[in-house]
Amino acid sequence: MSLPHAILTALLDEDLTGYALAKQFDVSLGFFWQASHQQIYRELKGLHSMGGVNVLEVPQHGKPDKRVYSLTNQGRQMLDSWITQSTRHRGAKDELFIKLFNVGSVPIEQVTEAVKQRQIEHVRRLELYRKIEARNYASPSTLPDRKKGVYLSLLAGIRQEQTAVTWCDDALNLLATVKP
Amino acid sequence: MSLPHAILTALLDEDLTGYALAKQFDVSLGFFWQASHQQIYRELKGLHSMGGVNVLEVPQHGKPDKRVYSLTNQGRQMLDSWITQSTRHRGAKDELFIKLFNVGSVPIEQVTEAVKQRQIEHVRRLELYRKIEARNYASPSTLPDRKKGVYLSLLAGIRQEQTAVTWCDDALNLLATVKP
DNA sequence: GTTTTATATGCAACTATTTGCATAAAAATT
DNA sequence: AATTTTTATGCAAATAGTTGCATATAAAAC
Repeated sequence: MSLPHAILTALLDEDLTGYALAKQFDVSLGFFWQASHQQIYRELKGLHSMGGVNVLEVPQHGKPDKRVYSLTNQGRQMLDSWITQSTRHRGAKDELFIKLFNVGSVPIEQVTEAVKQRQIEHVRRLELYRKIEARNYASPSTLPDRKKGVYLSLLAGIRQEQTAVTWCDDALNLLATVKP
Repeated sequence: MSLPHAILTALLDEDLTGYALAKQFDVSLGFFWQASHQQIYRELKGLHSMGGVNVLEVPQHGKPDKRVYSLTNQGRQMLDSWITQSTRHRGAKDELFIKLFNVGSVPIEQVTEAVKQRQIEHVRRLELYRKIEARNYASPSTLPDRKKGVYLSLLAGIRQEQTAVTWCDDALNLLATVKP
């Protein structure tokens, strides 16, 4: 039940088309809640029929008409009341740990390889997050209120990735002691 | 596509009923991949028709017959070939961060409350993990190969929770500076 | 000049997951 | 004695998410 609210949240700052929303979801908000463009188009339709968003149809030459969505007062209220509802924490689902539970029963190289691959991902994301931090949040003490939440999300991302990278190192060290 | 493999993994060490599997998933493996009993019963049926598991029907007086599942050689092979496949990392979906993106547009107390609640969860899980660590993994240097992967998973859990608890502290401090 | 990337939308089918319900009895608790 | 928890299984419906396809053009890269 969060995707509609994620979309409404993205519309807080600016009006967007479905396409632009999908782009947004690939960065920023999407670090914590990703969605495909198909999902987004579907939800936008739903939100529109529920009065949470307005549509402005912008005809274009050749290309399909652009549909620019904006937040309504009702949409704002939907966000407000959603925020007060309890946050449910869907436990992380992570295949890698299932694979780790197989250590001792399957060839160890494959598991090691999976951890190495994972570490590369974490390093990459960490670098990206740090770049965003350096560019937009160089002095967190002087942040306007409106940006504090976004900054905290980024901070969470940075620390999670840092923790994961370090863990991968330790995991690789211990896995190196497993006899094949 | 991981639930069947999570089930096969759980059956590596012992034969289990669907009910017992669901229990297992509430601890240990379930820290990283949880599933409802409905899902498990359905998958077990699928795995059986695919030859990955055997069933032993144990009649019981009164209660429904117990169906004890065990891993077949084919099931073992399914695990083996799955391990070599690339691990896909479905990015964490976390409502809390969407809520944080709303800071500045919604009442701040609600967001603070959500972070506090989250911190309690993390503290609780951290305590649980540490208890398991103290009980089963007191001396990680002398661990048999078979247990190293499980230990590493636990270690990942501990560090993730520790990171999260610290982040919650920092987040609450910064959120306290947001004007209502 | 051709290919790729970006813009822009969307349906249909499939897979996965959650929620609500239903049954049934033993064991433990109040 | 009555209630709750644990054991044990499962269907049906709803919600959520993924994958594959389809269309159409402009701009940039090769």
